[in-house]
Amino acid sequence: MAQVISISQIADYVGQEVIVRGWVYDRTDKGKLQFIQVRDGSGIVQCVAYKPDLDEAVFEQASKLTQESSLIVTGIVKVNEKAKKSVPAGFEIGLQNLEVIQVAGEYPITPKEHGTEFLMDNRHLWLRSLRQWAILRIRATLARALTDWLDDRGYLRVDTPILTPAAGEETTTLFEIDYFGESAYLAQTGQLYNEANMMAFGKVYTFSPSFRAEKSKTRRHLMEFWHLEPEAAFMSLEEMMELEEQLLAYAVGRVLEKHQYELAIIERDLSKLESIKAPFARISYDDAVERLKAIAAQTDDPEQKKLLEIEWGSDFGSPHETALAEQFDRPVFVYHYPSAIKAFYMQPVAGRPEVCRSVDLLAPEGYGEITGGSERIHDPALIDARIDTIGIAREAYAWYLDLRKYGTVPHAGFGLGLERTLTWICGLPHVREAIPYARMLNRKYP
RNA sequence: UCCACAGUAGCUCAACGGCAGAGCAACCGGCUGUUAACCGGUGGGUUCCAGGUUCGAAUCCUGGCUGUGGAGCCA
Repeated sequence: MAQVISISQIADYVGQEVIVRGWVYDRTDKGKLQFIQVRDGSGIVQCVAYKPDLDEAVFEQASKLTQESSLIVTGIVKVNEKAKKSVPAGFEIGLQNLEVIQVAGEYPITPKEHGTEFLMDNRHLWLRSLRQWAILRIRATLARALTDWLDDRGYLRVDTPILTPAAGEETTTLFEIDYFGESAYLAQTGQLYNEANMMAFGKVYTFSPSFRAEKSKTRRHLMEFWHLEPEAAFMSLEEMMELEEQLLAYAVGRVLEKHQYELAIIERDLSKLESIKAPFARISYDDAVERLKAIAAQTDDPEQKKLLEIEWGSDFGSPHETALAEQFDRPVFVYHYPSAIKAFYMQPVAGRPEVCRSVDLLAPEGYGEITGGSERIHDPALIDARIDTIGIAREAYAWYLDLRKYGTVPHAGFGLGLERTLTWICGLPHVREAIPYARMLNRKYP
């Protein structure tokens, strides 16, 4: 009796009769000869139906198959270098029998080109396409690699709430919802809760969606994104940078190791990933501003010159991030940003309170900021004063202030945007392809 | 929120003041090695919406809607 197999394992079954259950990815009809590409989620295999070798009814059924029809095929696995569309390539199945579950109706996503809006409207179907399949498989490995690395180093995953009573950072970017007649907000970060958890468990992280109601319409923004946020007691900014570079180098290495096939499907330049090794460069904000001024001075294009204008004290825009990152072949840390442009809980630099112990990591190739973090203020009086300065509702932060009353310690943490990191690793043109169902300014369907 | 561009067949686009078209998809037929197969045939339109200019508007004008790219802001 033939065995049901996963296409990904097909190499183990050459010469054997097997059963594959899945969907028609593509089909070519040559008259007495048909090529049917069948995918099962793990891969794609070309099934060959030759009329004289088959029961007439089976051949007839095969000739009526449409794109995405569901079916169960039985046949003999063969090696054939002409099976270029198979994933893994080079294997095909000589069709013997066929059970059609459904002949699918006219499928919207044809093998021809489509526009972004159309594909996003059909995202629930687009996921079946080879390129999207490859990207989301890499996403799963990336997420797994990041959490594995932290787990292996004693970081405890402690989940933080998504429904929260107050802002994590600033009030302007919150999704407000009705909570039995009171206001609640979707979490924009798990960070404040991480600080409480860190005091209980030492080294913690949270990995969950974060929500930003920002009216941003760029290739790097999502309203809902997956946020990995480690936080550790007694960790310094310098130790955190080492952690980040090792974490990312490991994750990129895992992707390279497991996904040669997928990276080839998305045509990623592997040399760009192979160079991602610790250590990454570290430059101060002061240095970064000087570098940007120098880059701007050397630029002939007046438009670019204007975009690159910068004064000490301003935050970087994406043209700045891109220009800085272009100077390096791997991500680059920028540390000690002005306190005024960073969150209220960031620790001032000793003797230089106008800058803080913060660090952002900028990805190469113009992919921008993929992590942001800092040492947190641990002095009770200072954090108290900061909460007053920014004028947020003090009662909502009573529990947070408690953390500084009962055994406060120096600590640090950062947040990593999974989709931005994946967009960079995969070399994608837009973050919307890095998440199964992107939530964007103009899109919440499907 | 600002700037730029776009919206025509299921999809990708052409026609740019004078009969609304092509390729793909669908359907019918042909073909034994296809790789976005190929060849022949058939069907398919509220030209985003509302107003205006004109003998005549997909085309020009005004307003709106939707989307795309970029900026700001951020991971």
